Amino acid sequence: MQELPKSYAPQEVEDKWYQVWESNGLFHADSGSPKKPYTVVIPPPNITGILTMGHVLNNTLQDVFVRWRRMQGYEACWVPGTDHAGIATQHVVEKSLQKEGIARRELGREKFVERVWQWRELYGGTIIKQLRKLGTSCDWKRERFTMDEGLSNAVQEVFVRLHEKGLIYRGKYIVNWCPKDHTALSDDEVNYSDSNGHLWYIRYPVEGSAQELVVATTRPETMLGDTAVAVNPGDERYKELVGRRVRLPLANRSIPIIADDFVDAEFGTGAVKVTPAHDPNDFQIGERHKLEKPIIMDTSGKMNEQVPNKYRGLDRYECRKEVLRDLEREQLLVKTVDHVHSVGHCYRCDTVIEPYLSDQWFVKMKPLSEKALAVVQSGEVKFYPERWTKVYEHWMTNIRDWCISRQLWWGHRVPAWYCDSSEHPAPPCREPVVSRTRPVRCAHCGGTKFRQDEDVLDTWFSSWLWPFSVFDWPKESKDLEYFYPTDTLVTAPDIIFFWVARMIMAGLEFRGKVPFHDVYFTSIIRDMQGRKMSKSLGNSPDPLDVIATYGADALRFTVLYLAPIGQDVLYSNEKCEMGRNFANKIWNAGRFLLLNRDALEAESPSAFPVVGSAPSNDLSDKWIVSRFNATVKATTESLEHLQVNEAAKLLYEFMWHDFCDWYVEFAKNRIAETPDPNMKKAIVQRAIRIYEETLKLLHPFMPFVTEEIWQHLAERRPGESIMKAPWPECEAGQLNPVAEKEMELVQEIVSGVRTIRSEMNLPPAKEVDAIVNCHEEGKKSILENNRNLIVRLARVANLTIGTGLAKPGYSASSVIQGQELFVPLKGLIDIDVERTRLEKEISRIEGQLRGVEAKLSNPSFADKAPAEIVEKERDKKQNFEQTILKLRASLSQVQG
RNA sequence: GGACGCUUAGCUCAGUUGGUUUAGAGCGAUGCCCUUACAAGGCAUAGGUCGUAGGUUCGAGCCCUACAGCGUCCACCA
Repeated sequence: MQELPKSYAPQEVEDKWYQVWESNGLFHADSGSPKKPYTVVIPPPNITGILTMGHVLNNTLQDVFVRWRRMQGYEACWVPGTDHAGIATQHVVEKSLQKEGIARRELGREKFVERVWQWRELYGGTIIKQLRKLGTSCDWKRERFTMDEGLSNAVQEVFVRLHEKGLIYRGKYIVNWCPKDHTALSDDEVNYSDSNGHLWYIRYPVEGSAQELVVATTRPETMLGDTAVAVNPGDERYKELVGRRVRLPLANRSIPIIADDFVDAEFGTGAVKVTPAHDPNDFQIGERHKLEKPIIMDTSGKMNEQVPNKYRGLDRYECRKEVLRDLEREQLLVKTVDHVHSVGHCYRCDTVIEPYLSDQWFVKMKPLSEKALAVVQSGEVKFYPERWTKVYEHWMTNIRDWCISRQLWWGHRVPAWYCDSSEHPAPPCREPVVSRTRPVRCAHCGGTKFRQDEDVLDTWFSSWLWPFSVFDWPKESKDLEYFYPTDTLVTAPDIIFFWVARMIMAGLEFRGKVPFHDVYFTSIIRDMQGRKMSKSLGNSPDPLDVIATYGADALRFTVLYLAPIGQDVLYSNEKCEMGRNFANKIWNAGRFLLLNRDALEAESPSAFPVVGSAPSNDLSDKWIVSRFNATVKATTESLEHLQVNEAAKLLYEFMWHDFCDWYVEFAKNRIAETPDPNMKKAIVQRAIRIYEETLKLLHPFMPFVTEEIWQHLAERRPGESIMKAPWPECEAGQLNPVAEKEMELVQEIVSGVRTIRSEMNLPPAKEVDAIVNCHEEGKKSILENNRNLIVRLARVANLTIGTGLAKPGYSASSVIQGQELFVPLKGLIDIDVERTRLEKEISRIEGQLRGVEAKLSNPSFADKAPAEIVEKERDKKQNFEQTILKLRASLSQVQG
């Protein structure tokens, strides 16, 4: 066998294995399988997206779950795909067209949408390609896109069904309007931020008197759309004005003074101008008081024909200036004060949103939300971490109707048609006809000309169907039956309302079953200063660079190790050194074992023995088998509780510190000590067995390096992969607390000698003698049985183990588990150093002794604490006392 | 204004239902080693009154209360 390189080179193996996996169909799941399914649907990334650290964490977690379950024997299916991302994509394509000097509106709808599809062909798969670099084991044959024919059918079907049930309606509502993107935004798509504005106090003269009413506003231009002034009904100042009218300045209209509870008498002047078409609260007031709702701006935020001539065509901010100038001229502006208030911005383009009255499509949410709330409260759908359930509950109980129409061109077009027969402009024909297909004949007028609704649907209106639409719903397919409901959803907590809640509602409404059982909310990855990663800050590392530098496994392992459920993670590329070093450690352990096996193979012709899962009689074997089984148990349990970082830590600890630091070192010694080549082979073979099993445990975390070495460990059939190796199971019978305890003593003695050597400044190569004076027969025989291990690992020339042994002169000493360790160092010992060392040790243990004594002398401790605990404390006390005695004795005869 | 979270070693963080003597890890620091798997490594050492103040308990990093600092989400802002 050819020798492995000295260090692991991920670049040379990653692409190779990914291709093998994919071309052998190892990612593919089949609904005809007799196995139990395990299903995950990817949160579909936007086609405009590129891979970020957030995706890395999210998708690596999914891959861990999927690879683990696959190894456990499930028919594991991970459905990948992308989201058409309405506004985001339209923006990107619009921008690229701008570079060619083409405007979207000039191009026209049909041509533009064509161009978007072309763009998607070229660039829409970027993030999918990048995901492969990470090693994700997605079932690529099932890749879906939210605008695929099948998924579009699902969207249309859902729209029609909800409309038939009366859950979709068309209404005039105040929506968040982006004057730049020309679209309505859902409440969640608006970002509010504080901004420094002003509060302007404006005089409104009361009709038929010299009185005036002063109102305060942050948006004076909207006064042109005022249809009332409102005061609090309990406000004494204005009591007799209610019911009278004011003259609206500039517009020169007469509007009423009304009383409404919404008004806060404390704020401003206690009198509010009411602009029902341009403020959500004013809209509510307008509804209550049956006010006119004149719209005074066009869709670009420019003043329209509803305002006096001189303002028409002005942008809302230019108009504000004009209005203020005019008010000032007419001496109607009382004062201007600075005022900080929060202003909504478009989440795409950051333009200040305009509350705008318009015709939109809505989904009634209340009927859908009740069941969806119940399944989370009952635990049928579990959130990790659990605290998000509260956030969910709050939102679901205060849910508002969902505005689903968007004034875009890229997306699923609303399946509603309007009769467009010009000869029959009768009112009933204005009502939209919602239908799966274009209507043929108008039921009212018999006309045959129809015009489809111009709007498209919110992107989330396709995403909320994702867990079943990817399995061809509304067709009742075998796949749908087998793979739905899915099992684990891994997503970010900031889309809990956008997506998670709505998927639960859709799953229950259209499938009668929850869409998934566990929801894992990922951490947010931040930079080392705790800032969110963003393009504008330039603090988001490119995962592909990281993979090129450190390797995909290193990146995966590091991110998993750093991210407990639901905590933010401060990340920098350098942290990947940890993962890289670990991959290299795994690599080199394998390299060592293979070098030894090859050497033994060359040395003697006999075959290697077959070893089972049981250990030999050797303590180190019993110990590592016990530790291995404990690790299998703990790792599996951690994964079952979705504690991936805990699992990663357990494996890191076992592989590095138990297996490499101790077991391999023991094995070296045992190989050297054993003359019989067959025994040597058995030792190596046992080590390889444990190593191979550990590789399986590591595979979901670090798929590439584990596959590469696994392939070297034995002759594999073509297409055979560690991916399909069975997940190790804990053999409870191999857990061996006695062996672990015994090994602990051996390890502590070895460390004891090393500590003395180090503190006495002796180079590791310098051999020393050691004497262990035992006070317990059991411990003596353990040490006797393992003297070779101690001799080798502690680099001891002559090891004496016995009872009643005297401390030689000029020796360093320590007490380990009640046994005395002496290291004679005549001519090498620094008496002062040794004395200080012992004194320090004594005072440390004296401190502990005092703690235990304080506990025991407390009468209520003995009374109330369980007997078992009290007994433990007594033992501790005794051990401390004896250790101190022994150390004192050593101290008094440092020089002999 | 409402809800939730965080505060543990120089840095980044574990610590899963309160009870092993000494509160752990990684990075960093210090000392000795290129000991034929790995210097991306080995061995050892130093470093913490667990945010502050109370309380519950025989016993608190963990439970309760208040406070401080940081952060997230929601609502409102004429």
